[in-house]
This record gives sequence, C-alpha cells and structure tokens, in this order.
Amino acid sequence: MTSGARYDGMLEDGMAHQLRRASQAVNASWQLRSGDLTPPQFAVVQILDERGSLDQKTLGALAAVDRSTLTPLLDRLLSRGLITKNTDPDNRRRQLIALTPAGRERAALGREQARETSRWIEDLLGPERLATLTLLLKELGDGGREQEAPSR
Amino acid sequence: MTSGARYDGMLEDGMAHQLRRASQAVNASWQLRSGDLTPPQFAVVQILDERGSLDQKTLGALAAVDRSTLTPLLDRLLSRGLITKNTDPDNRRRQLIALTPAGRERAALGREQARETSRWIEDLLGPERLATLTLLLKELGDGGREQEAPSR
DNA sequence: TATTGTTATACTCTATAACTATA
DNA sequence: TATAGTTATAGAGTATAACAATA
Repeated sequence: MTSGARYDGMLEDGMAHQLRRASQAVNASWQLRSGDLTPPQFAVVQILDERGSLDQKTLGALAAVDRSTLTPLLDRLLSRGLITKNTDPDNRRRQLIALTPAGRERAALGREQARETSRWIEDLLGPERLATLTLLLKELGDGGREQEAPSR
Repeated sequence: MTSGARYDGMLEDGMAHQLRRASQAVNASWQLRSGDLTPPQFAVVQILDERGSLDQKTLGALAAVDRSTLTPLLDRLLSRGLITKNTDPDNRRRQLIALTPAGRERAALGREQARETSRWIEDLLGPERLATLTLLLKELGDGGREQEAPSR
C-alpha cells in the first residue's frame, strides 16, 4: 500500500509526482467502494449512461482513452455483460457501444460511489477547496490537449 | 452551512477521472522533455540525489512505490547505470541504493526538466493557482495515507 | 517470529505500428 | 486514399501472496 513518510523536498517542482500521489489516495478511496471498475472503465460507463449509444472513436475521445486501449477495455465490460457492441448499419466500419440494463444499474451505483468518494475528499479539504481543486484539474486536463510539440 | 449540503453537483464524472486527465496532460508535458524517466522513476532518482544512500523500504515509502514495484523499477535504473545496489553490512537484509555519477547527472537534468514542466503549468494557470493546486494535491496525497483499511 | 527484499502471478493502462474492413 | 477498429507487441505500474535470507 505504500504508506508512511512522504517526500517533501525538491519534488515541490514535480507536479507529476504530486498528481500521482493524489491519484493513489483517491483511487484507493474509490477502489474501497467500487472495487470492480477502474477509473477509465467508470468514465466509459458514465459517458455511455449520459449520452447513450456511441461509436468507439467518440467514446474514446470523451473518456480520454486511446483507441488501442479502448478495445480491450470494452472487451472486459462486454464479458461482464455491461455493454453491447453492434456494427453501425449506416457505416459498417463503426461499432456502436451501448449499456445493457445491467450496465445502467452499474452506472447508477457508480455515481453513488463517486459521490461517496467526493464526500471523503470534501471531509479532507472542505467544500470550497474541493470545488477549486476540481476546477484547476479540469483546466489542466483541458489545457494539456492544446499542448504544442517541442521545438527541436 | 446546512448539514446535508454536499458538493456533489460538478463531480459526476468523478475526481479519479479528473485526476487521470490532468495526469495525462502533465505526464505528456513531462515526457516531451524527460522521455526516459517515468514519474515514479524520477521521484526515486530525485530522492536519492537529495538524501543519499537509502534502503529500499525507506526509499519506497518516500517515493510512494510499493516494495514489489520497487524491485523491477530499480532493476531498470540499475541496468541503465544510474544507481548502485549494495547489501548493508550492518544489516544484511537491507539493500542500500545510491546514485552513480551518471545518476546524479540525470537527477540534475531532471530537475531542470521538471522546472520546465512547472513553467508550462504556470503559463496555463498562473502562479497563484499553480501554488494552490500544488497545495491541494499535497493535502490530498497526504490525507489518503491516513485512510483506514476496510474491515474484511 | 519479525523484517527486508525477491519472485511469481495477474491485471490493467499506455502507446506505436501493422493490419483488416470498410468507405 | 482515408477512416474505424483490431491485433501484435512492448513496456510499465499496481498489488497480493509465497518465499528466502537475515535478524
């Protein structure tokens, strides 16, 4: 579990490290409750629940999952009976992904579990700072998409 | 504040997802510059540079890396000539890890690369919000350590 | 008996490149 | 030729459990 002392020195600069540590904590809290859905899996299920049937390209973009990662991820959800996968008759290159009834149930449960994790973080930081953190993370996540290649 | 009032409106997609997306962005920025050191590898190298020789248990705790993850991670750094590994004569169960001269050079380069990533984030968020984000992530990371295990 | 680290095992994420089948 | 998705491949992180060596 990697508990114990923390590093507080020069890694002040290492945002990647801070993000990783924060993720470990949140993921641990999440996993305590969810157990059987990883964060990207949960994202996929939530998005499908919100938006209905989607092709893989759209789904992958929304969930921030690479297409070559998405295929095996969907395979796992498929084998658990949470989603269906059907060729789009209008464009037979596309696979349309949708939640099964069991998938929709799992999504609803997941939302409640996410709320619990949220509450846990709120107990730690307070509601205002949780809102601030969410906002900053979202900006960081969005901003990163527009990153330009390095000049070499 | 009303007792039942919780901040659960904006977080339907889940904090884990936001953290993951932010990590993707920062890791991409980091990888653009660092290329050959993953975030946990970098953490290990930085810690060794700052604190000198450390046994694996201490090192793993500081870097937030599980002991069974640390062994192969160190193997990779070892095969790249960045660290040395020697049995502690005072306690032969312990392996003392230290940076080689090449490892110290890599650490110095890594600090500069981390600073560049930091600047990139600062350009995105501004200095004040970068400081806020760092603080909140640190609290979140620290807070997670105190999470109790589930009763099973 | 307890501690330190290794190994075996398993799962998932991540991404590049080559490939299939459509369009 | 371009697009959607799959597959092959490779590398790394994550963790649990069993184990050896040492204390």
